[in-house]
Amino acid sequence: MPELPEVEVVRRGLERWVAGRTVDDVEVLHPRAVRRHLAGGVDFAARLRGLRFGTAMRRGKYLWVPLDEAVPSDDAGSSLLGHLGMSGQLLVRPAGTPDEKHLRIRVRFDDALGTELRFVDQRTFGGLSLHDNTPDGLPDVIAHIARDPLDPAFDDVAFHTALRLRRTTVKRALLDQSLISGVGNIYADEALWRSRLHYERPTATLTRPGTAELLGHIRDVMREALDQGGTSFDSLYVNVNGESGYFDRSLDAYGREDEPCHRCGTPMRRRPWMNRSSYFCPRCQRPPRTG
DNA sequence: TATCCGACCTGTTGGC
DNA sequence: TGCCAACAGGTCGGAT
Repeated sequence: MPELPEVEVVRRGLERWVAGRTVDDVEVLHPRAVRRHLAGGVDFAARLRGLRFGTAMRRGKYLWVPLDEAVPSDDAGSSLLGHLGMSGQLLVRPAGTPDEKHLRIRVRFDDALGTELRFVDQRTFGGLSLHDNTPDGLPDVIAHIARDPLDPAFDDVAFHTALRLRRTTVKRALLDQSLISGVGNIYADEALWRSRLHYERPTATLTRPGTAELLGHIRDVMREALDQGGTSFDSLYVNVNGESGYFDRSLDAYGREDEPCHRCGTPMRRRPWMNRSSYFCPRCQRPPRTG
């Protein structure tokens, strides 16, 4: 499941293997893969032809590649924006390699490197689209996405203040991409377990040291996953394994229902939560008092 | 305005 | 064996 560390591995792959290359041709094989490009697949392909890829950027789980126009203009330019959703992969493959079963978009380049960029996505929650940039160089449709905790400009104090003002619970807040980006269900559960916080803890009750500790654990778990995701990278494979990350072996909470807590040995529990699951230790992560 | 929650999508798994 | 329901979960937009 691509979360921030996996997306960062993909970004590094794009930076290395497609930056500076010019698009020759684009095939859109599934309309849902370009649904966020409101003008449709034909327009998407036509607009991309002839543009040169810049250096891939990332915020949270969004990736984008700034596009160099043939005729430079005064505005902030445009970008190819991508989101991997739950099962998306961006692959750099030798042209002629048999198509993947769930190949959705193919981008050919006008050089002699012999490779093409493929967007493969089983569940089609992800997609690619073209957007104008804000003056900050961000695709306009993701201007509302908060910085992620690995961004040097992430403001810990402002995050704590925002949490205190919210009338919600801590896991909901962690998954709210306008507060903090890049955290998904897996790393939220991991960071909460490390922080000994129950997922339904009201954000208004978090202390400043408590928020600092939580942020520290989020960063630790992401960096550890990034270190392991990075090891799988090779020249033609620009993604991680979407089905079972290498970080699986290191998980303390996610997916460990009925298994002993790595801290106290109490069987871990799973609770349905927001159409998904929350995993926690009933002893280390006490539910908040109600009433 | 802030918050909540269902829909979207498809392959896998488990129960009957 | 075959069928069906449940499950996985990031994001959006409608509902409250």
